[in-house]
Amino acid sequence: MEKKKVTLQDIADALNITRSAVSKALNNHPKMSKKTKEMVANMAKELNYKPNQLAAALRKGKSKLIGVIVPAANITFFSSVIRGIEETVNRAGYSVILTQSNDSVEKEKEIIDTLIETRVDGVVAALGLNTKDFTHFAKLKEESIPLVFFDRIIKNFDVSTVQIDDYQGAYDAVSHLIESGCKRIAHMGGHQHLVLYRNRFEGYRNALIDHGFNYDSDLVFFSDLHHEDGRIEMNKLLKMKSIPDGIFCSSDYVAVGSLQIARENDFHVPNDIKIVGFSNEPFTSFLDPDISSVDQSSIVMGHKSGEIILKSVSGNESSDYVENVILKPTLMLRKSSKKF
Amino acid sequence: MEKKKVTLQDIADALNITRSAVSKALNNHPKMSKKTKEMVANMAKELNYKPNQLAAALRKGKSKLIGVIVPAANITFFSSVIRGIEETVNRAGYSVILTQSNDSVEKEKEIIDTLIETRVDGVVAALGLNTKDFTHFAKLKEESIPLVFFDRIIKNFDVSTVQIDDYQGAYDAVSHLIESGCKRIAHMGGHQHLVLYRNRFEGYRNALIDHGFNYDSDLVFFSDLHHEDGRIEMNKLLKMKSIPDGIFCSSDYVAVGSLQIARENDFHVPNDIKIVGFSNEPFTSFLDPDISSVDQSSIVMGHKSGEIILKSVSGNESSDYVENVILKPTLMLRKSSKKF
DNA sequence: CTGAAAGCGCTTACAG
DNA sequence: CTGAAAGCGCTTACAG
Repeated sequence: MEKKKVTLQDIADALNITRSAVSKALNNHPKMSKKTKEMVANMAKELNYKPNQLAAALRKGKSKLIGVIVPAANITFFSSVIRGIEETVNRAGYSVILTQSNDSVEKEKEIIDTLIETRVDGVVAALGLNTKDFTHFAKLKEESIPLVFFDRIIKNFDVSTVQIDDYQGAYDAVSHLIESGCKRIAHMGGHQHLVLYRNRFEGYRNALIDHGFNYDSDLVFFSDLHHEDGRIEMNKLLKMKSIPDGIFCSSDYVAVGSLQIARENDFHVPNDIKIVGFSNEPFTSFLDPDISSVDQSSIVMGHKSGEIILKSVSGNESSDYVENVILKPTLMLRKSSKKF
Repeated sequence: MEKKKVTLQDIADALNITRSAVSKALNNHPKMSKKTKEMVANMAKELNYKPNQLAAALRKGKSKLIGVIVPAANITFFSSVIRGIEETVNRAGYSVILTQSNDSVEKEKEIIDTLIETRVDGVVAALGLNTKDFTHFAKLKEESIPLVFFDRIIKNFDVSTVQIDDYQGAYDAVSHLIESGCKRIAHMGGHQHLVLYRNRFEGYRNALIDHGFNYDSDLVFFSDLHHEDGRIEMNKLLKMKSIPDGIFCSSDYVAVGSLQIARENDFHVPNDIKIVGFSNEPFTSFLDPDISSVDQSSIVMGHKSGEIILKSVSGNESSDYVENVILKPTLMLRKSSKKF
């Protein structure tokens, strides 16, 4: 059962040539004759040869491995980006090593050490919620390992990034609420040290101001953006003297939380209160009313991140190649924000 | 910028000992003095040494890599299992290589070749929808690479498996519908060559029979279980002379599809028709009415799969260690199946 | 308790 | 067009 692994040497022996010749033939080296290449290819097949990529990686200094770091693999947005990254780099012969930080800075540090030790050729990462500095990411730079950040990005760090235009997405969402007749629009936002949430907040505020409304900080909440946060914040809004007639949420989870509380208190969505979420999670279209949401084309974000990391590791570009991509968001209109 | 990588030799040189001594010290070899170990550890830290796992893997014949194969990483169920697997194997010092088959047998074959070439120590896989034979998985056996199947399982293949008791989950769900007053219960099931869907179907049928109902094949549909399939099948059900008053769905996606069509045709759920889904996707609790569903504890499934693959690769167990785990499903009761 | 030597399976200048 | 030789960075019997 436990067979000896077939190596280059075995093919060489069977063909009475050297293993360097076999290696070159298999790698389609230009200076090898067609005949030898065919001969070698056939014998490799016959012996069921599987090249040991570990050995090749060690020798070449290229592992064909891309490390991916996300806070949690089972959040729809991240799993979609992961899907996109894997699809793209796989097509170029790279494999993905998937890791999860659980939003812990400590875990992020450990992961980065492990990825360095595994000698990944590049890293694609979304920062954890609590990651406020990035000295641990600087290690990758020291080791000349290219890095791409997506979604959660910190400013002033010279690195490739892929994000959507959060400001524009928020601005469009709030403008839409205003056009649908809302006069008093609340915002359920995320923590402001993360650029994307700050941008969404600013899109919200500037849309209000540009349309002649006052910005009222009493209508603004910042949280972890969990489903439960939406319920808590909506309860606060419904207790106000002057209840808002529109809510722009930086997450679909708080959007559904606020929808539920509205319903439980006999407020009609969209007639009494209109709601727009962010991320266009699949479930937003399953709800009744279905929830308008800003699509952030997560799979495209994965593809783009994959493309950039491939460029960075390919050697065609210099090792400190940097590209910053901002994708356009799309507002998906559904019943929850319908004008009556 | 592009610094030379620090190797064992560099530490050895700095300390005037051999690199074998350094290797042993770092690996906590019993026959090394404490003093040397400390000395080496300090110097390793000082020089910022990162062991090259590729080299160690090549030498030891163990890569500390686990391959994971899923049809798509961005399906909630799979991403949760992935999360569980990664958590478990990571704790034991293993990394996960994530791959996606897109339900294509061809792609599965390619992936298996790649995983073998990357010399993963073990593989955890969910079969693609169209995978009806497993000769390509037999390759792993030939290479003595342990394998664990989860969720989608084919019978009569001597391999470790982790699944939930689909029969029981379906039986419980249908019994509950009967107890809630349903007299005519339909089934939206999955393709029957996959054991899990056959088991759910049989749980459905036997629950009917055990409660004194007739099994009526007109009320049973098999499909890919997409959201759209639920809509299509519900439309058929609503056109019947005698419309069912209960539906047991083998997926939450078809459950939500049927809920929507019911609503669009002014049928009340649960008063006119009761619905139970399968998988307990998070969105089932967001809907109105929220949908009862059979929870298949996907993260636990990931943990269990991770534990088994760890046992199989650890060397404590023989390389053909096989364990078959069946997890208990839990019926989550919500409004969609409430007795009035 | 420590060192010298061989080798894991590849690739790649270099020489012919 | 092909071969001989060295080396990627580790670990591990073996010897002392």
